[in-house]
Amino acid sequence: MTAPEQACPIAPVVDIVFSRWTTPILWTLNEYGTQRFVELERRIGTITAKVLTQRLRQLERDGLVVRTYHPEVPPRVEYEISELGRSLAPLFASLAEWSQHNLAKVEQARLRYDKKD
Amino acid sequence: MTAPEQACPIAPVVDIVFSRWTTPILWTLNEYGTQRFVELERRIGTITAKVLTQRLRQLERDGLVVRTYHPEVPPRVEYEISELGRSLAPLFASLAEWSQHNLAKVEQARLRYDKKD
DNA sequence: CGGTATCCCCAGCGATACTG
DNA sequence: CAGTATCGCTGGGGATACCG
Repeated sequence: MTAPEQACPIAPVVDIVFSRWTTPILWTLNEYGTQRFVELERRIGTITAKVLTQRLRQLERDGLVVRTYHPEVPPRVEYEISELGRSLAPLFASLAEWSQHNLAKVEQARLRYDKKD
Repeated sequence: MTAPEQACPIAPVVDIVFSRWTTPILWTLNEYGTQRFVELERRIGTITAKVLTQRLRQLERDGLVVRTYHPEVPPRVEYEISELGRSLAPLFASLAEWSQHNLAKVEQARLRYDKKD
């Protein structure tokens, strides 16, 4: 990372919360509750096991996700969103709302931009 | 892009608003108002001209930034945040607030995670 | 099941040089 | 000033195979 952290107070949090795949993971955990590895894998759909593992580890390290290992046979691992992770929910809701109101405008802007020139 | 758009309603907006360098650019334009290319370049600090151009074009296309070309000698180009771009301000403010309250917790979680094991 | 290990590939960025 | 053009590289992600 070459750090866009220069003139932007929210750069660190963007790195933590909005890096690749983290939003789908957090959203899914927040929406459907505690889930096993394969459930997450299936719900998110296009993610590979390797990358899902990497992102889950990162989220666990950052305290946004709690991983619980049950030493059974076969082994069972459960992931749930933490209190800290849940504190992002209103923010995600705001984003969803902005999306609902303004995504069409972005689409229109793109059409306008692509038409001319 | 392989699209994390599967199970996450906010994935599209994340792509538009939180892709690399877009937050520093939008933040700077929102904070310091209309600026020329070099001003942005200097304020953001570590970004290269090529990448700054790419991101500005993208933001212009998405309707978040307005580019005005003044055909003078030497040429003058001014960038300002659009109405649509400005509508993100409260969201950015919420992020800044979350940051202020919880970034330390993330840091602590990391220390805990790195200590054990 | 819930991963890790390995190889490979290419989009994206940096560096440099050039232009209207 | 405000870019574009070209080159070179690197690291993050995909595919595949394997393991406790």
